[in-house]
Parts: sequence; C-alpha cells; structure tokens
Amino acid sequence: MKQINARQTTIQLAQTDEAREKIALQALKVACHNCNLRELCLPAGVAAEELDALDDLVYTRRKIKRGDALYRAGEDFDSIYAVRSGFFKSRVTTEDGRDQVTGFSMAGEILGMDGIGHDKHNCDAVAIEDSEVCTIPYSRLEDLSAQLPSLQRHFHKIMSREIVRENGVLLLLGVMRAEERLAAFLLNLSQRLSARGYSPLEFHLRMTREEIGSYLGLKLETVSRVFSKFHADGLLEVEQKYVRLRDIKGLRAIYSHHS
Amino acid sequence: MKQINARQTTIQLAQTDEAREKIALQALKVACHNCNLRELCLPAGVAAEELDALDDLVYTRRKIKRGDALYRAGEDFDSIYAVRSGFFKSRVTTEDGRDQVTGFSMAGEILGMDGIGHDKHNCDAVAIEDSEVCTIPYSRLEDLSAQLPSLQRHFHKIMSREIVRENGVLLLLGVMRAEERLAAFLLNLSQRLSARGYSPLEFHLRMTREEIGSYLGLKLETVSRVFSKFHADGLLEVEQKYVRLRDIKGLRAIYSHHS
DNA sequence: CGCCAGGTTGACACTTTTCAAGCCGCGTGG
DNA sequence: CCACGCGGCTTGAAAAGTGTCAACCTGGCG
Repeated sequence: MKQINARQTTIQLAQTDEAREKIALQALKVACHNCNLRELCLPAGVAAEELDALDDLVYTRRKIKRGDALYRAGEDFDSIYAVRSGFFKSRVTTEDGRDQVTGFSMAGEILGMDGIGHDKHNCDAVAIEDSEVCTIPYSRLEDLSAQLPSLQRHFHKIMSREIVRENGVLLLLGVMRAEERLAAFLLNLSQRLSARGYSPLEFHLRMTREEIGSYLGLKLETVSRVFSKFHADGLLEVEQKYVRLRDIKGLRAIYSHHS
Repeated sequence: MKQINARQTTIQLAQTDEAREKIALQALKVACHNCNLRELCLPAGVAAEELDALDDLVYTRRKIKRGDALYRAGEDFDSIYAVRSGFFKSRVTTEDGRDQVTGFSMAGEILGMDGIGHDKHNCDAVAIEDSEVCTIPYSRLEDLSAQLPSLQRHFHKIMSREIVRENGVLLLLGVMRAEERLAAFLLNLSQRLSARGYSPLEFHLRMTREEIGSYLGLKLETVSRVFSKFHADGLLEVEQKYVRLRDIKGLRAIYSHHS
C-alpha cells in the first residue's frame, strides 16, 4: 500500500529534476519482500504483512568497488548496511598500524553495528570484491522497530549473533593452533556458502592468504603451509584461491579433537 | 506513579503467604533511579521522568556466590543481568574442553546478551567473587523499549559497545605480544575501576593468573613472567593479587608502540 | 598447624614467525 | 597475441616467543 502511494507521488512530480531523481531512487529501491535474501537478512522473522513497512527502511543501494571502503573507523555513524552481493572484510587497527581482520561478510549479512555505541564507526569495512549493499538509516530503523515488534526482536537477534560470532573468533584466537584455526575457518565458510545455495565442498576464496592470516591471527606463510599440509593429508585440494574440500569429517576432527 | 500502585497492591494482599513473598520482592526490588550505578548501567541515557518505568523492568536481585555460575552455555535464555556488585568472568568452551575467558564484568555492566540470538546462552558467566545482579527479563525489556525510545537507544548502544569491546579483544589476541596484552589488560582495568571511583593506580586483581592468561590467550606462567618483568622494569609493583601501577605512561608505550 | 591452591622461576621444547628465494598466473601494454 | 611485471603464493632454514614440565615458595583457610 505504502509502495503504491509512493509511486503515485513520483508520477505527480514527474516533470521536475527533483522528480527524475526520485524516480531513479524508486528504481534503485529494493522491496525487501521481493528480495531473495529475505530469509537471511534483516527482514527474516518479520511477519509477511509487515514487510511492506520495511520498504520505508531501505532507501538506496550502493555499489562498492573492490578495495574501496564502505566505511572507515572514526567516521560518523548513521546507517547500517545489508550486503546484497559481493564480499567484505572488517578490520580494526592498532595505533602503530598493525591490523586485525575481525570478520568476512557475504550476501544477507549486516555490517556497521559497531557504530551504534559511540556514533562513530570502530572498524573499516572494505569490499574484497565488487559489491553492493542496501543502506539502512539507523534512525529509521529505530523508529520502525519501536512499531514492529518482530523487527525489533530480529534486529536484537542479529546484534546478539554478532556477539556470539565474535565469541567464537575469540576462542579461535585464544586457544586453537594453526591447523585448527584454518579448519574452523574453512568449515565456517563452507557452511555459510551452503546456506546461500553454493556448493559446500568447492568454492573460490575471495580473500588473500594475508587476509585469512590476519583473521586467524597467523602470518600468510603459516596459512600457506597449513593449506599445503591439509593437501598432503588428503583433506582438500587447493590451487590458488580455488578450494575443494575432500574430507569434511577429517577437517572437523582437526577442529574439535585438539590434534 | 506505577510504583505507588504496586505498593498499594501489596498492602491489600498483606495477609496471605503470596503477599508476604511479594513484600519480600518489593524490598529486594531496586529502583533504578535510586541506584548509584545509574549512570553506568542500562538506565544511563534514559530521561529522568521515564526512570520510574524502569522499576517495572528490574524485579529481583540475585546473589551469586564466588565460583557459582549466573548462567551456563546451553541454558535457555530469558533475562539479561546488570552487575550490582562483585565480579564475573564470561567464558566459552571448545568441544574438547579448552576454554577462553571472553571478558570480565564489574558493577554496572550488562551480562547475558549472547543469549538473545538463539534463545540459549552461548557462554558461562561465573562469579569470581561473591556478587549480586539485577535480573532484567528480556521480554519486558523488549516491551518497554518499544515504548521508551531513550531506553531502546541505550540498549542498542550497550550491545554495540559489547561488539566494539570484543573487536578490541580480537586485536589483542590477533596481533599483540604478551607484554602488550598484559599492559592493555591492566590499563583497561585501571580505567574501568577509575570510572567507578576506585584508584586507577592500585587495585586488587579479582582473578587468578590462569584466568588472566585465558583472557589474554597466554599460559599462566607467561602472565607471571610478564608481571615479573614489568616489576623489574619499574612499571609496577605486584604482590599476589595486589597491583600498583608505577608508570602508566610506560605501560601505555608498551601497549601502543610495538616496542 | 598443616595443607593446598595459587604463584614464581628455571630449563628446555615446540609452534609460529622471520627472512629469503623463487614460482606462478593474471592483466597490461606494446 | 605475446612479453613483461607484479601481486600473490609456496617453500626452506633459522630465530624468536611462548608453552611445557618441574621444582619450589607462600599465604590463607580449615
């Protein structure tokens, strides 16, 4: 209903520049309830009859070129982002310039929640391939989630899951050895790709060895060596960025049995 | 206003057992607007005239003995908790039993947000000294924050800050060396104690070397050695759990200059 | 008063890093 | 279309940092 009203408005104004711009925005605008990422993204759990209201939430998509930042640490926060397509890394940096990749984000995942607490972003989000995001103005999300309990509930879940995810990475960095870390990383990637309809057994890594290493708290040479060892042990095949998992159970054993 | 109504109700029922229990609850009940932790805790940022409504939120305090768990991984989630007094550690555990302390919580800090995402707690919260918490039923928090924008906003900030805090720990575990980790830990502790009116320069560690090590991704022997080295370098005095920081700038230099 | 958890210190082992050399493959420009 | 260059990857050898194991100390509690 709201959508129809919006369309009428743009038709009324169709003669002006402002209107042309508005039409362009309309074209860009993605109805969440038509989006194939619906079940993975912010609208998951929002009642179908309330989905229309979400169209007020997502105004614009934005394309980010490989290597460019969606946002950087220190920038003012005003929106969170849903990844439409592509791949991002998030990273934090020490005063003296060393950095740590804190996560990789793929389609349907939400970025930018680090900015809410202090109205400034705390980390960089960098596209590691050409990507597209939906921009969700935070003030609007606040308003809307006060009205839609299911949206509020799901947004809380998304933030909480980010905390849980980071707990997992802490475990990785705090107690696991190099082989366990890489096994955990590959299994996690496999599971998430699988949830998006890709093969869980073979995929292209979008990130470099250095980025994997930064995420896992290892140097790129160590990552490379562990890949080679996994290959030698018949657990996987690896050729540059292409990976084929040959023995998922073997990988799982490494990751959970402490060698 | 709501508080007065509640009191009247208890008086009406004062003859029954049920009522006696209710009176006990009333006595336990802490009005957030009388709590000296107000500015650090969930009510921070909630408008004064709305503080009364928070009394509906916090029903009960609960005492937790040193060594006991406030909640454990896998338990059903239904409340978050505000630390009234005492000290907690949070920890996650691998399948094969190794564990990682993910944080220490002191008065005014919020625990349990890991449970929202999957309706189960993801980690253990264990008191490391006799402690007391305010129980905040999550369903009530949801309802109330839909009505009080300032509460919603502040709760989001608290969750976001937890994400930011964990980003910091990731940096610690991912790129820092033992001395930097311990320096960062001590400076963080000093700052938080200072915010609570304690001396930033001398304090008692509530946790063992092993717990510090688990948090920092180090073995207890390494923690002990680094303490000894800091002492030898004139940065601090340490005697068992008592610590006196002698050279804050020196500690900061270690933590930020990568020596 | 004695026991025991918690802490310190030393010697040695092991994992991961560092430094170095060389290879591969992709994209650009001639 | 091919040659070239460079980022990204692999591998080796040596070094560094932290872990492991063990002995001993200390202080608080029963």
